[in-house]
Order: sequence, then C-alpha cells, then structure tokens
Amino acid sequence: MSKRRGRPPKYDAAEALKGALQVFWRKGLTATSLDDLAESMEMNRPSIYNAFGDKVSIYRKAFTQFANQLGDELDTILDESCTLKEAMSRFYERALTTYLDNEELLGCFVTCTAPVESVAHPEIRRDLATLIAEIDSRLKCRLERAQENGDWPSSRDTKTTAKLLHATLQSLAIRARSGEDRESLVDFYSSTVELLC
Amino acid sequence: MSKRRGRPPKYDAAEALKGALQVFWRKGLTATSLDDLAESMEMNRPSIYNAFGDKVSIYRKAFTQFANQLGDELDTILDESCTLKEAMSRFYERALTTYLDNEELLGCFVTCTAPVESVAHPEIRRDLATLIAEIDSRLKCRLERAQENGDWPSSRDTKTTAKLLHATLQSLAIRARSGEDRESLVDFYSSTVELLC
DNA sequence: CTTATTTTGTACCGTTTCGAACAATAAAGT
DNA sequence: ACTTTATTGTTCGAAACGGTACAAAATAAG
Repeated sequence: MSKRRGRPPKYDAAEALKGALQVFWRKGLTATSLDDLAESMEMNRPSIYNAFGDKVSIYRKAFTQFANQLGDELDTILDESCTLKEAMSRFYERALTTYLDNEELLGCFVTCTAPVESVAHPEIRRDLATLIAEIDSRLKCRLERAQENGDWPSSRDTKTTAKLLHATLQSLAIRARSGEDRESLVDFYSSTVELLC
Repeated sequence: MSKRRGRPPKYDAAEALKGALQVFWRKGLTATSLDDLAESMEMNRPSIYNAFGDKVSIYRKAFTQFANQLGDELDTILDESCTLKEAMSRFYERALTTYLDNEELLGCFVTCTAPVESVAHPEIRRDLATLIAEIDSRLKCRLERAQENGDWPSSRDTKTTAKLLHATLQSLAIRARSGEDRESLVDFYSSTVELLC
C-alpha cells in the first residue's frame, strides 16, 4: 500500500506517446529531432530519455501503441459486422478516417514511415514484419468465418484474398499520402470490396 | 562545332545518380548525408552541389531515373508478352528481382522511401502521385488490350483491377523490405495473377 | 525537520550536418 | 604564351544533432 516516493511525474505516458506519434507520423523517425519530440510530448529531453529511452525506442513504443489501437478498432469492426462486404467496407472506411485526419494527408503511420527505416534498424523491420503477418492473419480468419457462414464461397482461396485485401489497405495508405482525394480512395475500396468479397 | 570550354568533368551524370540512388534506397532521403552521397557518387560535395543542386534535387533526379528505368522495363514486359497472365507474372518477377537485389531486402525505392518525405516535401509528393497515376494507367491499358484480344473478359472492370494489380506490386515492395522471403512473395503474386487475370 | 527518492529543467559536450569560400587544376580560345 | 572558362579538392564556419551531467524541485518515509 506504499505510495510512490519521489517527485511525481508531470507527464502521462500514454499521452506523451500520442504526442510522439503525431510528430513521427508527419516527419518519420530520422527527420524528427529530440527537440521536436520534447515539444510535442510536452516533456524536456532528459525526462523523455529517462522515461522512454533513445529515439528508436520512443518510435517503437509509438509504433506499438498505434498498432494496438488501430488494430483493435479494425478487429472490432471485422467481428461485429454481419456480412463480409459490410465488414470490409467499414474496415476501409475506418482506416481512411485515420489516414485523412484533420484534412492532412498523412496515410498510414506504419506503412508510410516504417519501411524506410527497416534497413538501418532491424528491430523496426521485425516490428513491421510482425504487424503485417498479424493483419494477414486477422483478415484470413474473417474470410474463413464468412465461409462457415455461407457468406463467401468456400471454393475461394482465403490466404490470397486476405493478402489482396491487405494490399488494398496498404495502397490506400500510400495513395492517401500521395495526395489522392478521398472520393477516389472510396471508389477504389468500394469496387475492391465488390470484386473480392 | 565548338568544344566545351573548361576543365572536363570527372563524373558521368547518369552514373553518379545511380550511386545516389543506391544510398537513398538504403537510407532514405533524410538519413542520407552529403558525405554519404559524396562517397557513393564518387564526387566531392561542392561538385555535387554544383552539378545537381541540393539534397532534395538529387533525390528527385534519382527518383526520376529510377522511375524511368524500371518503368520502361516493366512496360516492355507488358507489351511483348502475349497473354495477360504471362505479362503480369513476368512483370512481378522482374519487380522482385529489383526489390531483392544482391540478397539485400530493399523493396521498392519509391514505395519505401518517398511516402515518408511527402509531407515535408510537396515536390516529392507530386512526383509520387504522378508515378502512381502513370502505373495505374499502364496497367489499365494492358487490361484493355487483353479485352480486345479476347484474353480477358470484357465484362470486368479494368480500372479497379489495374489498381488491385498495382496494390499487389506495392505490397510486394513493402513485404520485401519487411524481410518476407522470396518464396512467400512469389506465392503471393502467382496466386494474385491466377485470381485477377 | 531531516533524509531518501524521483522527476524536472538548465546547461553543456562532442559530433555531425549542410552549405560556402577558396585556391588549384585542366581544358579551350586567342 | 596568355586568358578565359569550368570543374576539382581542401578547408572553414555556423548551426543542429543526440545524449548527458548536475543542481533545483517536489514528494514520501522516518
């Protein structure tokens, strides 16, 4: 029942990581300076270092938080939607909302900022690989469920279709960042859903 | 008939850009220093600056060279292949060869390094958007040709399928960089070709 | 009130960065 | 031979970088 000794931290860890995520999302790992992070996390450099370690560590923690948060939301959508078509439409729509937040064309944090660092930072490469495999797996499971429900032909290949649905998500991420307008992106995922689901 | 005055350049412009491309491909724009470029381009910094401008300019020139070269090769493959299936298989196989050059997992130069810079550098964002539209268009044309030849059902949507084929290319680029092995990537594009073509 | 513990914030260090100034070099024109 | 033009390579400087040392501040325990 002992209370924590010492001066109480001014920051909230999750909130600080959210700030870090915002800068990393716009600038990427390398172009983000510790000063940028200090400002966006509302902490000063030594406190950041003490709490989260060096820049790569902060990035990876922000990465994990992003993956967990968006992943959970997308999983919920996949689970609670009745038909496969409805599930995938809502899935992409939710992703787009994140990618085009506040009229800024940010794309997906992971897809747009992690690959470039994957060569210099093997830890990030592994984080990326793990996340990709995770999403593949979730989509494949959803397709299998649709097959059990008779909502999707059991003759079709779940593994390939899952990867194609994932590829569409990745493409939306990059296209959003390239400035493609929302209407065009919606058109893309809508017709993809029609074609594959 | 007048010859060029002054000391003749030691470097070959195309060769130097090739060197620049190699570093940018591994490190990305921001993490690449002018010293890195000087070494890889076999020029010293002032000469580089004099010949190609600042770092972003060099990157964009390397980008253009890459896009032209790979684009031309892929177009040739699309054009000279008889069947659509054969065309797309060779298309992806050629891309993979580039992405996995010399056992290093580099992925696509454009897909893996350009998006992260698109927010800070609008010129790069436009370059990226232009290239994406270009590839979409080429693939769509190939599908239309297949329809004319009776090689592909004229009932199907060329625009959406072109984007899906493109999304598969982008996904291969990212997956290669994440460390996914060649066998898995070949499996992915093979079954994609079967499914879509 | 004193001590122990933890975070904060200022100040600093050594390195790397980009870009430019400068003289040296190599070719063509006169 | 001398001038003109263009590239090379050395050198420099100001700024930004990541990371750390250290004292001040704030709380709990004794």
